[in-house]
Amino acid sequence: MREAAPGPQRRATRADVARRAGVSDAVVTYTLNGGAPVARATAERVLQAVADLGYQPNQAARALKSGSAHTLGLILPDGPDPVFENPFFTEFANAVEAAARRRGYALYMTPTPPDQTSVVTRLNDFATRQVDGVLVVPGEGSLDPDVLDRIGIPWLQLNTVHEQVGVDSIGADLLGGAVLATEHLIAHGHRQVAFVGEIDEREPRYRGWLATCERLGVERGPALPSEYNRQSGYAAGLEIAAMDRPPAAVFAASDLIALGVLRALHERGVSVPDDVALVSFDGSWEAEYSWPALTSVRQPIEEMAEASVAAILDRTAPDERRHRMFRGELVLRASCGVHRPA
Amino acid sequence: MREAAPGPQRRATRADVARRAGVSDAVVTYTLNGGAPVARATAERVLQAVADLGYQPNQAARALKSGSAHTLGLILPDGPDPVFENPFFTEFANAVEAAARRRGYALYMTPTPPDQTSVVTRLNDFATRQVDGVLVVPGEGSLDPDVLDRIGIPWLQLNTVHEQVGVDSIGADLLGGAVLATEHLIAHGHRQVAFVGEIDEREPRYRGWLATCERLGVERGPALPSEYNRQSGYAAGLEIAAMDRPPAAVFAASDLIALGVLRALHERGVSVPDDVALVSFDGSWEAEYSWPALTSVRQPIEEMAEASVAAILDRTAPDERRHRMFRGELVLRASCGVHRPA
DNA sequence: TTGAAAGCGCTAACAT
DNA sequence: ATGTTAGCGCTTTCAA
Repeated sequence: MREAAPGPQRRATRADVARRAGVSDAVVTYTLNGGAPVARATAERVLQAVADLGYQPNQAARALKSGSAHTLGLILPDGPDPVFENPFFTEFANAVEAAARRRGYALYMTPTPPDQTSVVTRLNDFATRQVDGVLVVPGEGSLDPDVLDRIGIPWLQLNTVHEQVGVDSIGADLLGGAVLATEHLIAHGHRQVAFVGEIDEREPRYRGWLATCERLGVERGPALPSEYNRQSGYAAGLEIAAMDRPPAAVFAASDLIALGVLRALHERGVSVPDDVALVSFDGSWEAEYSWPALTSVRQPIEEMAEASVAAILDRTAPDERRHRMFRGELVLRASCGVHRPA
Repeated sequence: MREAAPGPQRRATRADVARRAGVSDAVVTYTLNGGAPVARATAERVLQAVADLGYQPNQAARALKSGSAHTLGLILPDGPDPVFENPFFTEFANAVEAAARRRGYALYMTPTPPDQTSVVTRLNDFATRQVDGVLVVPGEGSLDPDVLDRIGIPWLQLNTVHEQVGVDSIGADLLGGAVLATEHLIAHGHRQVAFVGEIDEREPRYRGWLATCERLGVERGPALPSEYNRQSGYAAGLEIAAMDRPPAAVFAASDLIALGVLRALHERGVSVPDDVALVSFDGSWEAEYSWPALTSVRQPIEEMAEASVAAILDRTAPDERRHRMFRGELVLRASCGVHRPA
């Protein structure tokens, strides 16, 4: 319990402002939110009263009445690996928060087990709080769009690998990025490029690597399976180091994987980029201060975050929902080897 | 549960539940929130109705009425360096969110310029949203507790370096940690230990290093100034590498600084730990996958996060406000050199 | 251009 | 043990 003793406890309400300005509360709303014309002189009195009282609208009341809390939700996959351990997600979350705030929206950011039930539960909780829209970063499992739609709260999928019809989603051009990375390695003169990541015909980064090797007539190095984390990349790196004839070039499907690979190679005395040239994907902060710094396909995070917020706030009709794809760019650093101009 | 209701547009309200259970809304509140005894049979009918309707209380209404949104706020310093670039903050934020959720609270997490005005503005915004309490991670500037108190929303300071009377705060035992780190370096046999970090008589990490060198009669190596980021640590590392007689042991005041130092030493061909042994502070995720992995004083992040949430939720009287200090532990990895038993 | 008034969904004091 | 009711602070018809 807090006593009203010390500071100016009770916050001014609309009624206080109205009284001080000598108008009704409706007029206060009109001058503050628009919705009806207000005489210039009246508006000035109201604004003055607002300033005098330091009035700030109670958002809870506003949310109750209008159904909007001026808040967005961000659901991140809470798996065995803490999401925030991944600098890519961290950076993305940060950018989303900034984009939301720029538009006057607050953000609930919460790691959630990525299974359908948990996501539905969280979405319902958000609905209960009058959250205006939710950005969902999917984890392993797949979500049934119809079930999520039925909750009645606008949502949009981030970090999308496989687009689906009828689903609003945002994602980087994974395939294009993989092509960029692989081509770059080949431009360095390597005649063989290996891959570390998810090995699946449907995975765009895998496909991009595969297609590029074939297209440019380069030997496809071994494809080593890895989850998107450091530990798994480390294991793959150990395998590479143990090979009789390690591949001279490696494309890793994420920065985290590359960091793990790097660690393993260091431990085994394999030099990057001299023995093995490495290019990764994401272009997150951590990639810049690794040793050597990683050449990586940078996802346009700010741009995607901005687009996410924009898309969720002016949600279109169901039949206009679509996937929005963003092209990444190759950031040249040291891990791919000294860059020699073509 | 593929066959749920065909498009539950309107969410069920308390009135709907009451009607279905054949009671008044008050009884629904009583059985859900307690506050009055309810006959067993009645309660069961209510619960059944709740289940049937999939009723979930509207949190906005609840917030308006009760003044509590069941939400906490977390203010992180938004400086020239993005906060989330610092894995320590990232990890802390993550732990706080988890701790809050465990108690049924949601979290607003928002980077804010750390000056007084910006923080006050943000605190006011939180107040209008009926946020129950705010955790503030201070940046460079100092905040006037009285001004913040006057806003009327409970707050608590995290990541505290200098405790203040009358302020609820949480922080690691920085001095103790520095002692641990320095002692460890000395135990490795080094007769000189350098410091990289904030050079200020009031900074506990600096003081801990200083005091330990003196106490153990070891030569105090050069103290190099650095802000808490990678770039600044990198600059310091370059200086170290350029010295005629580089110090054989270095204590870096944060992981980020150490990562920068590491990068610079790598570039200059100075080996860690062979030429320079390095111990840092924080023990964040990134420190584990650097090369070499960093020996670091790990802050008990989960414990501190848990304590923060607990402290803010059962806020005590002003005269009981206090600082809560948490002891870190030294995590041995590779950067300090091969560990040889005493 | 402005005001009166009816709620939004929930809580809790008071009455029964 | 249960019901009635008066708001919380705001938005929004509908009237004036």
